[in-house]
Amino acid sequence: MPQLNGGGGDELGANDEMISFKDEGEQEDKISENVSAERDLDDVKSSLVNESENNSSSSDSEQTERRPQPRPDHESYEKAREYFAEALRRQQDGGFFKSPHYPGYPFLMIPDLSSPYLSNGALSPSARTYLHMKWPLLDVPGTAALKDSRSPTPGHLSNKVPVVQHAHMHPLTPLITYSNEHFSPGTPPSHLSPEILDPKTGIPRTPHPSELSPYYPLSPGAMGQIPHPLGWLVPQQGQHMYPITGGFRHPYPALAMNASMSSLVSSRFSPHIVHHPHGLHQTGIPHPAIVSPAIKQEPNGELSPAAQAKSPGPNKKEDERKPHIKKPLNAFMLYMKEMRAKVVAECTLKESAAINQILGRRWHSLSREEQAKYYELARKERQLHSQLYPGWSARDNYGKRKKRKRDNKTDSTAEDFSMRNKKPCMQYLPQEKMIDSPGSSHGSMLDSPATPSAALASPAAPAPTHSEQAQPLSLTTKPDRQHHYPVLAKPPSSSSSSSSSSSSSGSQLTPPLLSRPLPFSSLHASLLSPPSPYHHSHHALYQSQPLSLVTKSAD
DNA sequence: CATCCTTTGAAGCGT
DNA sequence: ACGCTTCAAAGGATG
Repeated sequence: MPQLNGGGGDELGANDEMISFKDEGEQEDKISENVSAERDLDDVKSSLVNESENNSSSSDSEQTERRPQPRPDHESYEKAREYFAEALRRQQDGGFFKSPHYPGYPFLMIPDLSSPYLSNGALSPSARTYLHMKWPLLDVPGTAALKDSRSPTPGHLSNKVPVVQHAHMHPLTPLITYSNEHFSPGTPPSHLSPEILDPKTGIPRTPHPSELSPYYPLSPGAMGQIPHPLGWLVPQQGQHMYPITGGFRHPYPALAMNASMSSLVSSRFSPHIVHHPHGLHQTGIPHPAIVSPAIKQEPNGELSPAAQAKSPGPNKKEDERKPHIKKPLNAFMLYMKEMRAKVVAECTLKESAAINQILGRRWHSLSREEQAKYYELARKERQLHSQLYPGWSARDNYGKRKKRKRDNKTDSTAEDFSMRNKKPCMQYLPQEKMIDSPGSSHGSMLDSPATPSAALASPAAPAPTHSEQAQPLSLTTKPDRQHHYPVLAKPPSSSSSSSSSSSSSGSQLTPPLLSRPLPFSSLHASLLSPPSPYHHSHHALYQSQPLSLVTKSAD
């Protein structure tokens, strides 16, 4: 498997890990992300965050941390900001990070639930997953925050990061709220109401914390009642759900738990959805994956008859009756959820397609460790999903969507492209690339590292200078999308992939070109490409068509 | 209103 | 085993 260089270690300790992370952070913050984008916003952000961060953050870090908040207009943001600031303050004070400064980004730690190691449920510091938030205001992964890691656990478990967290503070807490979409301070969305209706009876019931899945936003009430933050974490033998937010003390609990807050948490999962599928997991945790029609309708129209559950009426098909259970999110999807807000915040772009391109690039630029976090989370999610819905299979959703993308490949002609794609933004890209660090070739090689520890092995490699940078980016959309992943998934051996990658690769991406013109105007380089691109096999594709703006080329 | 677009990854399905 | 297809999220754009 992927060798993570670091190898090893479980035992490694925190020290190592920390360091490494720290390094990353530093690098990143210096380099990558901020590069230009921030500047614009700098002012803004500085004002925003300024207060909070004063403590230790070094100048460098400041940049990253203070990301300009693009959208000051929202009140919620402001409030959030405040909280955030405070949170930062606390973190620092609390010594959230051992190292004096975490430069650019504070990592959020999430309890690593799944890790086999912790059977007792105690969250060990080491077992946490970090989400790094460069920009506080974004959508924070909710899960992260929460955990209160009071339990002193030995660090033997995973090497992730030994961060010392103080019980009193929840680093993320404040952060969490930020998702504007879902949440607004002061007035929690109705769906967040504390009580969940029992599908059958219709009677509101308050879920026990233990019942909640990370995906579910905790209701304020529930939160308050949570006895121990970690208590619910360990549902069953080792199977943990994602951490929700355990001991939140935030004044606005609702915020804390907001779905969006957690990257991990999928917004789609909402409490009301809860209905117990026949197969409700022993844990009794309703999984967010179930989509309730009321809340969210799938474009396809498949709704979940969850409602039906309540009021069983004559439904067309039995099948439909069943709630539509969505596929568990994969690592990238989790990442997207988490990062999307950030990206959106930084640039004016709103089109998801464009954002996704950016995110795709950023994904590749993530260090292995970082990706590993997501792989791990994804794995857990799948695991949880399978537990919750034992009989479910992806096949169930097959064909439900009406939309079918026709194969793109061929159909689009040059003409199309010309019309649609092309968005400027590219210029920025190249710069970003300059920095990167992945020593290893592809980050994704670790498909899902069996153990977290593995993933973490070594922080990114430092050296940015690679040929990669040199190359111009070119990727628009890949000619053919589908199958790229194999490489990742199966990490050949350690670096075999490098073959492809190294030279070419991936790095060169061109700016994202969408088939349709997106307004990239505001896109910042930083967004696009992060530090170091990992090259994956598919990327190779990109190379093939360097300049093409085209989106799908046909084969 | 429905679908497209776009990304990566997982899983299904077909050969 | 291999390759292709579908779906997952998201939201503006398009038909």
